[in-house]
Amino acid sequence: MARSVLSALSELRETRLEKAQALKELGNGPYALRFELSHRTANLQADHADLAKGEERLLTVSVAGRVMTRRVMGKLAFFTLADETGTIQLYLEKATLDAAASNELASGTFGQLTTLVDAGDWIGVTGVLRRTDRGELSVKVQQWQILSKSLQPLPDKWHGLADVEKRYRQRYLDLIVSPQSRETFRRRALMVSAIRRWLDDRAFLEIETPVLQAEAGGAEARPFITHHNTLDLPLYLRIATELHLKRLVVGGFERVYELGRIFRNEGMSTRHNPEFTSVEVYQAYADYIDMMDLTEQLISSVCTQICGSTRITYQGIEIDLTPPWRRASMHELVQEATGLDFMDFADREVAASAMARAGLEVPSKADSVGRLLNEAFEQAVEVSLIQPTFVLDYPIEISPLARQHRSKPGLVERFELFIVGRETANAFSELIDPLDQRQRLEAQQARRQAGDLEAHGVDEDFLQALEVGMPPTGGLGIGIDRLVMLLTDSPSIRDVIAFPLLRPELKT
RNA sequence: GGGUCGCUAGCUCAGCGGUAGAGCAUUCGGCUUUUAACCGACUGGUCCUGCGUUCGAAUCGCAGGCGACCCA
Repeated sequence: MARSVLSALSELRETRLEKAQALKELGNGPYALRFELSHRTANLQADHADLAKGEERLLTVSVAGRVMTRRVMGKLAFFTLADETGTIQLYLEKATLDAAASNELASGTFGQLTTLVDAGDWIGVTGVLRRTDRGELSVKVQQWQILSKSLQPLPDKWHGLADVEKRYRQRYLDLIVSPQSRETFRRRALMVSAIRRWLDDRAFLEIETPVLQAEAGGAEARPFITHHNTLDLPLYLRIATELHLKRLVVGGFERVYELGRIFRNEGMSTRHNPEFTSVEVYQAYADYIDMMDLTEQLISSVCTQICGSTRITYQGIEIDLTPPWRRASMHELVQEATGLDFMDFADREVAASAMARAGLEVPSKADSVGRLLNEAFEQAVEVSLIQPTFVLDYPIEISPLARQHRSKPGLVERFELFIVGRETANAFSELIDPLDQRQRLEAQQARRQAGDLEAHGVDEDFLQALEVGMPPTGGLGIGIDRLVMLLTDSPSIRDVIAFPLLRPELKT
């Protein structure tokens, strides 16, 4: 192939392939099996902060990582080596390396290092510690070996990856050059672990329930459809874990939870990804008041573990997650914001004209007072709930799995938790009366047949489980991604999902 | 689904109707205290795609693609 028709990228790749071949011919590369390391860079930086400028410490260390930057000047070179914990400078002297290379088969010469090792390559080095005259803690390298050769260039070392699309499509590049992105996913992992530990410590058992289901229930959402070949059966990806976790409560597990992936075939936005992570928790003998207490304790505990405090900043706004959080009914909040008292409205038409007079939109699909109340809430209240707020007592029409309120007709014992105007958790005193549950699901089924694609269907096996007998139970679901956004100060859900769904790129 | 903005070298960007540019990275040369190393030389392009307007289009128009944000 003529050199002139090579693109810059393939030319660079060709060059690196030649270097890889050269390293291979030297007998130790370019893809090593393993490397015995003695330290990680963050530990070295912390443990030797006292080493003075120009001083050496005769401690032999072996570290490994990715070469991030190279500064070569004749017979001396400085590389920056990055491992998962941080970075350390390599102090590379020609005389030292060449002397070691003549004695040790495994080590390369200075010339090989500077001509064959590029930014992006993984190397392992052994040497002693030295703080340079300019004050940078360094490994004065005696031996080095290639661990893995990179054939692709790293993103700009100063500007990093500014192209948002590329950050999502090639997350590995984003992670290499963006410490903030690494920190977000580190925190996410710690949060998931902290949530599991908190629940495990309180005797909740995590039991896995099916992702593939013949009937997708437990939430109002459209499911993804797939197909099982052997059974020749259409199957749905779960839209919630609710109905199976409740079956486990029926089976006698008094405290169960599942933290896992949920799939909803819906639009995408900064707050929605088609697959996301939730944790659902069920506690026998408890009601929604108990679940409010549990939610406060769980989230504030995780926040303290991750952020060191229950007072945090999200996108420049101070958020105080110190319990207790405000608890107010949906009716109260709507009245506060609009002056409308939905308790006064005898039927839909009265409510609709009152809403219209108050300047609110009246969608025709909201066909009852309760649905209009929910509309008014979404239009006038939701975005203003910045500090954590439990919104209590939802209309029965939009809550087919929640128990009827102990004292307020037409409402259920349900709350949603709002933080920064976003729904972050949802909980009920669970509906355990099988006859009531059947009526509610049949009403949903009727809506579905009338064309509401998000309405529930009737899950006969679930109803049969309730007939066997379920104890009074409090249930809770928390959206993990939104909680991670909050505790990592991330504006978009795509910032907290390592590989968010994107439309595939057209390959030409 | 609607609106706004973006897409130019591997990366970050400029150019906005008249020969396609810079910095970094790459390649070559120099350099034993650099850390966005420096100095010198070079290389590198489907200007997202297509159609149109024009003597001439990266630039203007239309359609499409992908993405971001806002709204529903």
